[in-house]
Amino acid sequence: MKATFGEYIRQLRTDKGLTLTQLASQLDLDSANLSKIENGKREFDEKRLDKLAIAFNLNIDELKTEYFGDQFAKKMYQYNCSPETLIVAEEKVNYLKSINVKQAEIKF
Amino acid sequence: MKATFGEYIRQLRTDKGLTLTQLASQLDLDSANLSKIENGKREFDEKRLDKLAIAFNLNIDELKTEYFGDQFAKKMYQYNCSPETLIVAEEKVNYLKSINVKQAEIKF
DNA sequence: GCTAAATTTGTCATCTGTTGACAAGTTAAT
DNA sequence: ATTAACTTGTCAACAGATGACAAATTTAGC
Repeated sequence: MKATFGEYIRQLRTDKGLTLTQLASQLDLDSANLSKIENGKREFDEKRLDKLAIAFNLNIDELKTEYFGDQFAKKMYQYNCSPETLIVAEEKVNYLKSINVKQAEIKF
Repeated sequence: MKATFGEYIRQLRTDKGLTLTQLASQLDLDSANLSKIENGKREFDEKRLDKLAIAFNLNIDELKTEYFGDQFAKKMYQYNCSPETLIVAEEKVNYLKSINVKQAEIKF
């Protein structure tokens, strides 16, 4: 749980003894692009998360955690964000949820 | 510190008694688009964070915290991510920093 | 209620970054 | 040396975001 998402995919793939071409076809990708993804030169599209989960029989929620955790970390690193950012994020998720609950309640 | 970023801007703007048009011009925006931003229908471009900081004499780091915290929260809400995501993000930022330190060390 | 200012909404051409695809290059194993 | 695996470069095509402007709606003062 410390690697980047690309390194994580590579780990999964090599552990299973798959080539780039083999995994790429399961993900509807060309192997050149999968290579770039594993090396952090392209993004893994979130629309392919479910295919990845199937390919390695992973829990989709854990995979999302890994994926979005990676995304957030990259941004924070890139923009030199303070650790406080994550606390604010947590508060704001809760705020969004509370807003939504309120709206749902109003609907009836 | 619980509102969305759009609501936050609106708060700042109305507290200072500015109209959309007045603030928009300071941010190089048209007032219609600023309205959409405040109402969460468009994104605030991170390239304008410094102008926003100047307009309201805000600390840029706190503003980034607010901004990126909001971004992360939206994503998490949208994709129904577990709270664990933020813990993973924190670990991964540290990982990225440690990698970079290593690279920096190697450079000499 | 009328008017004017402020705000919101709709639309669309354009800009911008991302993606897929393929070619060409490199590396590794035998 | 040959082959398979992987990496890198390039670029047209695509998709989503943005700026701009018009039109509609809301708000506040009178």
